[in-house]
Amino acid sequence: MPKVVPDYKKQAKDTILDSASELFFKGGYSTTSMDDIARKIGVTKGTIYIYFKSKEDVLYGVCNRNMNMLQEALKNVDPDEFLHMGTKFFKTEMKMPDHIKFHWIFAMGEMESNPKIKNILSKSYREYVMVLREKIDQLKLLKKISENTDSLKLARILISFHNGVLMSVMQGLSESTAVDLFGEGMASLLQNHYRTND
Amino acid sequence: MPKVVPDYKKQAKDTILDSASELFFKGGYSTTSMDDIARKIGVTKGTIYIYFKSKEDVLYGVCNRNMNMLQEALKNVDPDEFLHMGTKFFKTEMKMPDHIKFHWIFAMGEMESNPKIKNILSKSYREYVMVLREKIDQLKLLKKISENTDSLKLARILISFHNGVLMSVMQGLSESTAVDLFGEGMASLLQNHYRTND
Amino acid sequence: MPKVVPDYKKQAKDTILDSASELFFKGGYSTTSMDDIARKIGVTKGTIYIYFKSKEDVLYGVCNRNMNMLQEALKNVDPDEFLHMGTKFFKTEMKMPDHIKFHWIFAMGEMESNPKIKNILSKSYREYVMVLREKIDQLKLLKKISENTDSLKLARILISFHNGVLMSVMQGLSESTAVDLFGEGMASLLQNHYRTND
Amino acid sequence: MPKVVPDYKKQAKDTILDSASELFFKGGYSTTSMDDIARKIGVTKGTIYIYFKSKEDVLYGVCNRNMNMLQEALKNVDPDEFLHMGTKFFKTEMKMPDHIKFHWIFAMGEMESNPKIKNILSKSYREYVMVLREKIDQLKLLKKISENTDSLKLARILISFHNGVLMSVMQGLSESTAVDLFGEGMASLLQNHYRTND
DNA sequence: TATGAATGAGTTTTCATTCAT
DNA sequence: TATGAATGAAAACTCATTCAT
Repeated sequence: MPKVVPDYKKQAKDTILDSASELFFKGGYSTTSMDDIARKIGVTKGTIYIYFKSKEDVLYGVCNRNMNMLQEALKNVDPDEFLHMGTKFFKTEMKMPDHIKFHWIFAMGEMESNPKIKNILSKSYREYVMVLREKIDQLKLLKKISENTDSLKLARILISFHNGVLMSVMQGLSESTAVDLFGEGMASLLQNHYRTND
Repeated sequence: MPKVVPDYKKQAKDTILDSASELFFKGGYSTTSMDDIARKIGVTKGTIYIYFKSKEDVLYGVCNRNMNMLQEALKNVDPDEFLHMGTKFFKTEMKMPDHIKFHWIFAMGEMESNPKIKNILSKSYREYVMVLREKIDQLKLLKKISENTDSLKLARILISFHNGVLMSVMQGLSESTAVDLFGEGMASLLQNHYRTND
Repeated sequence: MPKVVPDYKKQAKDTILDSASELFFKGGYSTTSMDDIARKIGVTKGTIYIYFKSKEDVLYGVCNRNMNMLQEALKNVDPDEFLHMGTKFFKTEMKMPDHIKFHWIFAMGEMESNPKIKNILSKSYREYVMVLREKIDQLKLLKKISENTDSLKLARILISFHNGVLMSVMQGLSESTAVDLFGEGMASLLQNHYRTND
Repeated sequence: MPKVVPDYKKQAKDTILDSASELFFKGGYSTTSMDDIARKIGVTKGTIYIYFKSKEDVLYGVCNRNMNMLQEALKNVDPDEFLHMGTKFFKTEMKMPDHIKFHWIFAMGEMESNPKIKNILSKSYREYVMVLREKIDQLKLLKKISENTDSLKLARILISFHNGVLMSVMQGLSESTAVDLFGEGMASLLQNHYRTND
């Protein structure tokens, strides 16, 4: 790691989080040691303690960052193309590295034992719902979704389905089958909400 | 633990699995110690090693047993009432103890690092899909579901949605909202498959 | 183990010592568990405690018995044939099971840490020397060994050489080479003590 | 342990091996705990695991090092003085600390249960024989030992006797008696091989 | 006499964390 | 800023021993 980079500290932190994120996902939080995280990026344990005050702190960093990444990805979906989310968004998502794509699910294993993680996940879930809800509201304005639609409820339903399909993939469902499944499910869940152009 | 019980060994194992299941869920697998599991049922560590040859062995036992319990619960749903699953089955499920109800989700945290767990979960997932598919096929015979329905695909979609809603609950969604959500989602997902009695 | 045998107790003890002797030699004293010893003879741990009050007690039993067996074997050597011991006695000894033949050497590993074992071995060594010394004295009377021979010293020398060859076998020397070696060494060590028939 | 020593790591390892060597000899391998080894040199258990990856690894280190020390000692004997080895070499050897001098014998207790140890000892034995054989061959060239002597066989015989005497010492023979014994035995074993200067 | 369930003390091993350099 | 030696607390696992049956 070069030492004279502006924002060096932030970059260093990110390098560590990258390493940790991947290892936490592959090996689990408890099973991954500080040594592992350090070795993967060619530094020693001690170095990590310069940037994070504990292993748990690294975990929080990883969760927060990954949750934000997923949220950003959702935010960037063109609202106009939203109804085709089934084919496009999900496909793109499936290309992300496992440790980002499935991070959500993985982190749940730590939730019950760690209230702070529970908070991060809950907060993130609520935000995620809100982002999607806004998309739906935009579509209402664009007259593509019926005005009667309860956008909060629909957002929650879609997210549940989305996450459920991801779980199925983790449990062995092939990615192509998942894409197919997702498309059909989304269509069903949305059909009553499309606005018939009259 | 009384010693003059027929099938004593089986009962002892079950007692241990009960303890472990709850603790694994609450504290995570790695964080839970054999000491914890033992203390909870008033024995010492050594005793557990009489019935299980390692901590991992306990984990496999827990996973297998809980997966089977969930499967049995699904099998026992009256196919005739299946279409109301939304209201009935899910409500009942929500009454189960968290460490059974959410076990599925919890265990995923161990999946990536433990191939044996991955196998248990994958196998269990496939079986679960099959059980649901058979229910759907029965409904076809009863002329309640259209003959054109792809029962395998539908089973997968429903299970994904179901698990996704459970995830949302874990992430802080209230149980009552979840029940509401689940009902509406199921209705949408099934609506194209109902057979119109003509 | 049948229960109505006269001298049952002694036989039971012997069965246990047989098992222990073999396992101690093969796996070492510490590494062998009471369970191992019991399982080998088809009983359970608890049973051994009826006949021996501790694991150490079993060890003492094993050492004493094996030392006596070796001593008896030496006693039974025909003094007249003693000078050919090289060819006959050693060959016979090589046919004994390893855990008897090498017991002497094995037990040394426990000596330094266990004074009682040290006593057993030291006592046994002294007795062994005495048995051999008597043989030599008999040969003196038979005029086959010179009167000037220091029988105690010669006994010690011969035993040292004998044990040293056994060690070499343990260290990988083939048994046939060992027999050859032993024959030649004995001849050299005895040559000055033969009485020239004049 | 000062930290600014060149070759610090090697020295640290050696310190640990010293401690372990002595304790393994005195208390046996299995009975000696990592705690014991660490406490003796004023560090904690964990430290040892920085330098050795397991307890067995420490054992291999101890065996290898001690075997080499004994071999070096033999190598350094002046071949010209070899015939007086009885008085000189053995006396010097007797001054070495027990855990070096008797290491050979002690390690045999672990041999049967640990193939790696068996390899170390067997290899070491063969090398030891070779070192001695070369000494004998040198003496042949110096015309001090007869050309007819089978140097390999003689080497094996001498080593057997030597080790046997050490065993006797372990079994309680006094060191002075042992020195006397050794001298006389060596003389007998060598007498037919001296070259009469004619 | 024999069993086998239970214990608890002890052992190896791992690792987050600290700190002097 | 980075290192790596050292720690100490905790964890998995083993086993001699006891004891009720």
